[in-house]
Amino acid sequence: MRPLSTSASILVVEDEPFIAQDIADFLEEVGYQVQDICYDAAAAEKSLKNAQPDLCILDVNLGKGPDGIALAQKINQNWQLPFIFLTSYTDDTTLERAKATRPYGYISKPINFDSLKSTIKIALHNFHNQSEPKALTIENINRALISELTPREFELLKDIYEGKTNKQLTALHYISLSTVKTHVQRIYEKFDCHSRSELIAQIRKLLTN
Amino acid sequence: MRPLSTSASILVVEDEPFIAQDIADFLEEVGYQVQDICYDAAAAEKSLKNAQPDLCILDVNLGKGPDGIALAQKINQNWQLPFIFLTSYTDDTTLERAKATRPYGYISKPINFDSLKSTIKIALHNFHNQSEPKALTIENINRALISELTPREFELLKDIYEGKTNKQLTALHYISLSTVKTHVQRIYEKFDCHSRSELIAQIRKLLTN
DNA sequence: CGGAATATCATCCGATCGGATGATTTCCGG
DNA sequence: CCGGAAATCATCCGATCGGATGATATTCCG
Repeated sequence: MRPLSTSASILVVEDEPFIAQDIADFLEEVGYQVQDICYDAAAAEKSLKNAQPDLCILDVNLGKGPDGIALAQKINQNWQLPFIFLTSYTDDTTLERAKATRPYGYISKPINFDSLKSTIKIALHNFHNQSEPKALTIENINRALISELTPREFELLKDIYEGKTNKQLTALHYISLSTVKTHVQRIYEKFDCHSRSELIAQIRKLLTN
Repeated sequence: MRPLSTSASILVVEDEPFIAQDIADFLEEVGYQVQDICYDAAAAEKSLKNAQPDLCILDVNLGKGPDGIALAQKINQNWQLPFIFLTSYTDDTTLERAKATRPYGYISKPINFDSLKSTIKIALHNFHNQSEPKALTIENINRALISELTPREFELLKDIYEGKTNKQLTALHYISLSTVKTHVQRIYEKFDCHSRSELIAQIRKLLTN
């Protein structure tokens, strides 16, 4: 995890050197680090294998070789990075291909640098705040607890999270109501909570934040 | 090719009538339906209450009254619609406020209509393919219920989902325990469930699947 | 071996919840 | 003006939960 104090690093992929330099200059001017400038997809892939930026700016048309959309597909396959497309012409078939890669933005030339700046900022924000819920695993839970759950307690926890009552837990786990209650109490202690619904809300927060 | 009858409908919120008409004309030219044109946030909210478009284009600066970002916050609270910001000036504090609303795009004036078209297309696509959990809105809940929740019931539901007890609800909503229990029972009936945790699990499933 | 951790079961009690029933007030639309 | 929907409050009861305390069995590690 990159420290927050450092500015985001950006990879620029643009086959026209003058435009690439323009973009790079602008990015540094507004406080971003230009990780690398690449003039074709192959070079970009090599650069990405070496080090991953926080965001990529991809020209759709890259002269010979794979285009920016093909590169975007590779990015989605191999890394999880937000990217923004740049393009000079906007035909519908290209756009169809582009949107399948779920880009964070699409800017048509001539470049409006204000739009570019805003789009980058929003892309980085939305990317970092995308809250794909974590899976309910004992690791993900215990990471957040001072006193960790035992495996058995976690088994019960999963069903509690699904809304099961104590009585249902006895049937699902072939144990007596007393045992269920003892486990549930231990769980409450470890979560520092006092009701099922509070527990469930806490778990949800652990998994979604 | 998608028939015109099912093309996406778009709400345009822009205080400058000439620009608003320009945008609307362009949208219709490229095959979108313009649901409505509003010149201020209040009118937009009224229009949204009446019918929800598939996407909103919001000018950030809307003259007097709430600005486009405030309107976006309302949209996030009450509906789940993708929106794109338009703006003439791009200062950092505005951008900070804007990005907190998680917009699907941000376009600076002068408007590059190619960028606008692409951004709309990608926004609609990313929105429909989002696997992210839906927001807990009364619309998202009632869509799944045979007998719909009343506004008041939904208010209580939100807190129940956060793990609150009946007693806590009395304090949070300034009503007696009896009233809380009556509402809660109605909610249980409508969800066809019999405990808080079951209710919470059901809500979660509604929002995440 | 022996202790620590874990899992199991039991009893007791007060708090809270779930459910049924009934009542009043307010507000809105036909 | 009237009827229905919504919101409010009340009482009663059994079921379940939350919590405390204590006990036994098993397993695993030092």
